[in-house]
Parts: sequence; structure tokens; C-alpha cells
Amino acid sequence: MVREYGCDMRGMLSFQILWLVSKKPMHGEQIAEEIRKRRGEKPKAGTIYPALKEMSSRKLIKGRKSGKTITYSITPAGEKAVSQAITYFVRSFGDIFKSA
Amino acid sequence: MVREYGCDMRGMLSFQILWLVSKKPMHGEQIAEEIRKRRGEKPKAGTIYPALKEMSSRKLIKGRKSGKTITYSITPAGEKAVSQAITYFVRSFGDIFKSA
DNA sequence: TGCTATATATAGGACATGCTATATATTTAA
DNA sequence: TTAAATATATAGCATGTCCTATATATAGCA
Repeated sequence: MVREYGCDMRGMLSFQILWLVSKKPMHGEQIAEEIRKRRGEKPKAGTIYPALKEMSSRKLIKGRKSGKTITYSITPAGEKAVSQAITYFVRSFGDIFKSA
Repeated sequence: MVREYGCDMRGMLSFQILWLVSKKPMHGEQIAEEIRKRRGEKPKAGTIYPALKEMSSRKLIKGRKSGKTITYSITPAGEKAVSQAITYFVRSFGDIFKSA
């Protein structure tokens, strides 16, 4: 996926999902589509749903089912996590971003 | 490492190394120290040297040995790779930075 | 009522990351 | 010249990511 550029950027998926959900409650397909807009490739169902499930089990997000969709929103624990993750992210990679 | 915050940020190591080396030729220990400044934790020897070796084998960086140190600098292929990776990075995660 | 599209779930696996532990080479200090 | 510190190398492994393939449930339309 990103290997062509000489580096992977895996491991950022949960962070990005958490950030997206912190901005606006969304269901899986919407989240996948938002990621596609940014990365150029849409995560597959087998990628997105296990990630959502795992984050739910860790109480970072919670889902409310309505019909065939499950809308996820962030929990207080998720808010705290995303805030700390952003701090780490900016501290770690901020200068790369500034150099662009 | 970042798990405490609710997300991992693995997979960014090679990208960060490549970016650092593109700014200034460095040897392994210097690179590890630069990463420590940013992330708070210094990658272990067993992390940094295999990564450097792999990137050398892909001709993204090249090392020149002098005494006990090997100073790595970026190659033309590495320049191209880091430039594309930065573009992808900003496109994918730029709005997270802006939100911080 | 069937047909199709949408949304979610999950097993199983390929692959990469980054670790621990250990080993070796080189430099410096005693 | 030993001893200690520094720099690099590598085997082996636990973990996590994200995939393919497949299955199920719901919704909307003919």
C-alpha cells in the first residue's frame, strides 16, 4: 500500500479511526470512506470491522445499532486516548509535517 | 509504547529514519537518539540496525564505514521515496496535525 | 415475495514491526 | 595491554496490522 513510497504507514489505522469518530459519530462504511479520501485506498471490511470491534472492547468508542448500521461515537476514555495520541503524534512527527 | 494512548504508531520507524537521514547523514546511534528526542523512547539496537540494513538493501540509504561507526546518507532513490512518503503522510494525516 | 445492494462479522493467514538476548568489532581509559 | 564503553550485527520471537474469503442481516425495489 505505502510500500511503494519506501515506507509503510501501518499501525496508524486505529489512531485515524479514533480521531475521525472524535470529530463526528459515524458507522463503519462512513469511516472507511473518510480514510479513503485521505489515503487513497479504502480499508476493506475485514480491516475496518475488527478494528472497530477491538476499540469497542477497549471502551474507546461505543456503537449504537439502528437498522443495519452501527453508529460509533467516542467515549470519555476515547477522548482522553485520542488527545494523548495526538500529543505524541505531533511531538514525534511534527517536524516532518513542517518540512513538507 | 504508544499502546497506553489507545493506539500504536508502529510502522513509522523506517519513514522517520529516512526523513532524518535525508536531513543529515548520521550513524545508527545518532539516529536512535534523534528518535528518542521525538518519541521519548530510544529504539533498541535490535530495532535500529535491522531497519538500517533493510533500507540499505533497498538502496534508499547507503552507509560509509569509518572506524566503529557507519554513517548513513540518503541516495537519490531514497530522496524520491521520502518525498513521496511525505506527500502521502501529509495527505493522510494532515488534518490531524491541523486539529492539534 | 424474491432480488439486489448495503452493512456488518469473522476465520485464517501473510507479513512487518520492533523486541530480547547475545555476539562481535572498535575505541578509549586505566 | 587489559578493561570498559561504544557501535554494530543477528537470531528468534511475540505481537499487531490488514488482507482474502466467506457468511449473515437488513433495507429497498421489482
